[in-house]
Amino acid sequence: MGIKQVADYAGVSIATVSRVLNKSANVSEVKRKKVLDAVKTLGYRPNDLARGLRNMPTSTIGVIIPDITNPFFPSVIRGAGDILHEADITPMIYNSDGNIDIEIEQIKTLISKRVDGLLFMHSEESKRVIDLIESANMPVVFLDRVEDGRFASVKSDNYGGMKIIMDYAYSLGHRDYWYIGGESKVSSARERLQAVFDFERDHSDISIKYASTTFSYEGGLWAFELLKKKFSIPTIIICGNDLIAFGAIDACLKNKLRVPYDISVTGFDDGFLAAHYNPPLTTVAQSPYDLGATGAKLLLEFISGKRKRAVTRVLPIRLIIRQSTTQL
Amino acid sequence: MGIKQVADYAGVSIATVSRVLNKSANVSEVKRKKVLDAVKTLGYRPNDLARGLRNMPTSTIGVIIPDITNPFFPSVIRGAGDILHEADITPMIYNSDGNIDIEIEQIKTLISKRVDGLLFMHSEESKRVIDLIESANMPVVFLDRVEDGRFASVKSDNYGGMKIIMDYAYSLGHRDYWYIGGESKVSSARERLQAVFDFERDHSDISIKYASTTFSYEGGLWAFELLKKKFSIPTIIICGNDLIAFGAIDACLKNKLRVPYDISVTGFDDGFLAAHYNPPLTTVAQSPYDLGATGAKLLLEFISGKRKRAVTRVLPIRLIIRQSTTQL
DNA sequence: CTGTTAGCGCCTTCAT
DNA sequence: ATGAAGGCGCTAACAG
Repeated sequence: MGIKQVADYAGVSIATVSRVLNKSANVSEVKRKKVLDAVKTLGYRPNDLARGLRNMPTSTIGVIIPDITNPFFPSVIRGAGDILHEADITPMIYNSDGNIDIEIEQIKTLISKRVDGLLFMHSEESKRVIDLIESANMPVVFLDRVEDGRFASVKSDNYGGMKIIMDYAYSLGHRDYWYIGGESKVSSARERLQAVFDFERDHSDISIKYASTTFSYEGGLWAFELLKKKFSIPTIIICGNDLIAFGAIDACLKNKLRVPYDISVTGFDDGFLAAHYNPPLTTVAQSPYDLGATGAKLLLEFISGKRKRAVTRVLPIRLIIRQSTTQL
Repeated sequence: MGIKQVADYAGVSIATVSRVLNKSANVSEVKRKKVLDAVKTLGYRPNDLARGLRNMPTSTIGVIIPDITNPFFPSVIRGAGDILHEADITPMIYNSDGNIDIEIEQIKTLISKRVDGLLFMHSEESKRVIDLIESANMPVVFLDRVEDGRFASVKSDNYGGMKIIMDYAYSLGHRDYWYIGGESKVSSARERLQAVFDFERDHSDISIKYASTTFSYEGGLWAFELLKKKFSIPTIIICGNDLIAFGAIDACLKNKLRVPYDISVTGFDDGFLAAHYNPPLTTVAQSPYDLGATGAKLLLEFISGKRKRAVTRVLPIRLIIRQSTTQL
């Protein structure tokens, strides 16, 4: 059931139907009405696939994230989704689990579906994915994890955020730190880590022990036990994100360490849970919603051709002081 | 750049290319190799849109949920996504915000995109959406909110879950209840409410005051204040889901009521937060992941034609006792 | 085993 | 203002 049937029913040519549907040219009011009537009574819906065939935009974009189940991402998706919705564009969301082979499969699928663009929270730098994207000539904006200057990207001020946390911890009197970061193949993890390194370099009176893990609750649990085997318990644990911090907090509890009386813990993200965890988490707030929305806006500019050159947008963050940290 | 170029480059006909790509017929090993080579060096990707044009499956389905930002849904999406991924099907996810007009818009879009099916967590019963779905002849399975016997659906045992909670509260000695439920246009909310009604009917020694709100943190906050204005504080607040319970707990705190010493609170869902809230929440565990996965499997059966008749699957739940409730 | 050909539904010149 | 016709990339039916 297509434009042909509508044309027959309305007693006009398919070209006329197309014209009224797309308002692409003037059509006499009489025929316009007939067509609209036919559309309604026949319950006709245009076939986007046929449109897309003619090298038109498909009004779809791909979104690749590690895992929708991680509470950081739904807000990113929502932020992007709200902007895309206004532009009548449908996102296709893929979970890569941070696996680059899966990402590549997904990008190939996306190319086959001829999406108009890609919002990409990628797992690691890789020439393979870059080549793939470039060969498909597909507009991309990287989210949260910056690839390099050649591509557009949006990220939070990871470096600045971690610096603020470290300064705050120092001001509380802490000198003995553990740092549990995310996997260093992720650029946001690297930036946060760099801030800690720089802080260590600039302060001769402190000690920091490092561990890196996945950005997950289990990661926090695991890293705590790892560090405990090798080092003495610090006065504060700085974590690469909230999830790790939750894991660290629970690991502390299991080890009979009360947070914050015996030990302080900090996070990074300020998701919904942070304010309600036990204890409420001192952390740094970034806005995943804005991350997604800003990324989507940028992508739309590329798709429409309004923008050609790559840019990097850095979103501000702010310190949120709660009860998981205390003065020493 | 399409199958034609590949054919030219490989020195064969387009039909041969199609055949090797789809393994739809035997092709001599020599030509097969040539084609595969051409595909690789040209970086060719098949155009799914052209495939879909020929009334083939598009390998996409629609998923409509209220709001990805609500922590219950990401797991549903993930469960469905994992199953769909195995079948090489891409979900297109839409947030309806529980607004039926938006849902209808989204279904229309989905029809235009010729998706193979729909996973639908709808906001309310409506003839308009039913007609739309039937006119498009699109396989649907309803998630969590059951439409009626004509359609396939998957849901948790809402009635049984709420009954278990009520029984437990009663066994703790509670006789004075508030019930804060979700909006009754949602069938899962109605089922839970019905369990409470039946419980009230079967116990002459109890008192229950009712309020209904959205399934949200703010809803819990708001409903508490509403009930407080009209009734005295109960010994326990039964909530329609975890989010409402969190709101209720925080409302209690604002009113200088300590949970569970002064008042008990229960939830429904057992999301990640439930175990870590302050205090940890007594609730009923359902598995959103299984909900999504079961729904996706069912939908796949309909799409493949293996199943024709509608079914309703009810997923088991279980009581999780934590520290937000106490013996009276 | 392989090539040719007819559409799938739509938009877009090109005539009229 | 309108209609006829070509072609987007692909699959399947038909012919060899």
